[in-house]
Amino acid sequence: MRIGALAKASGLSRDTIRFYERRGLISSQAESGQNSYRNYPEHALDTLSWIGQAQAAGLTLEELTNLMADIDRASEDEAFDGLEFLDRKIAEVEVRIKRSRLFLKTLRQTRSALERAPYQD
Amino acid sequence: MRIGALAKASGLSRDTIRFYERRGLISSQAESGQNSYRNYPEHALDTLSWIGQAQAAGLTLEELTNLMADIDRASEDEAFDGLEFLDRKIAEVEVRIKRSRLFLKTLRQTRSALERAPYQD
DNA sequence: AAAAACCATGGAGTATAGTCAATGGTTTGA
DNA sequence: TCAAACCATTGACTATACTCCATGGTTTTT
Repeated sequence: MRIGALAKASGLSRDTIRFYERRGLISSQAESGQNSYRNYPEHALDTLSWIGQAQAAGLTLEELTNLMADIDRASEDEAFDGLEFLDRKIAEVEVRIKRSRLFLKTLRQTRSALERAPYQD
Repeated sequence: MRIGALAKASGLSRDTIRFYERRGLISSQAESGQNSYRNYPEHALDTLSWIGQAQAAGLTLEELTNLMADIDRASEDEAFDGLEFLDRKIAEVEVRIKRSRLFLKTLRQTRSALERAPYQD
């Protein structure tokens, strides 16, 4: 899959994809032939979607890079302890979701207040 | 309440609070006397906490400014329709929470996979 | 085979949200 | 009273995450 197709499928721009690749978040192999076109495997789409979820959850790209490295290392390496970092991130995301829900609640209350009494005098 | 106390109570820096004030997100009245110290009402703390929730939910400060303006206008102004914007934000936050939860789920699955099989050979 | 569409790299530019430093005035407490 | 602690403003600086542009090569389409 070339970058244009991946961009279209993911809804991201080519520049963003290249940017992610420079940051090590996704990878491509060079196309066979003498061009220098990137070629992405199908699962790159899942990775991009996962990155999107991570960003919605408030992780920075750097944190995500570390997380991915930890996960990779843990599955190759024996006895690698990436659990601490993972636990910390889990806790942070939980907090963020809680806060978001509080905010959402306020938003909904505001909405019904506005809706119910737009002409109170 | 002076800025130092508010900073301490909110966990934000003075600079951040002044920055928010410049952006119109909170306001203070000048202290009586001839100094130029800011004086914040008690509810400034709630406002700051709300801003934090909004940020956790992914809103930018500009969106937050608009939202606040809409809410104010709607309660003063008769017949002001800020509902559209509000509805859009509600929908966006809902999506973001959903994505965050998906991410969290993956994180938890990863965690138990790492935990369960660190020495699989 | 020529045009249109696509791809690459490198580097500059943008937006958001702070953060810091310099300089100087005001309060407070020992 | 006088040093420490606090406050103000201005403006520069930083980090993150893109985004755009220039230039030039490759593929695809007509």
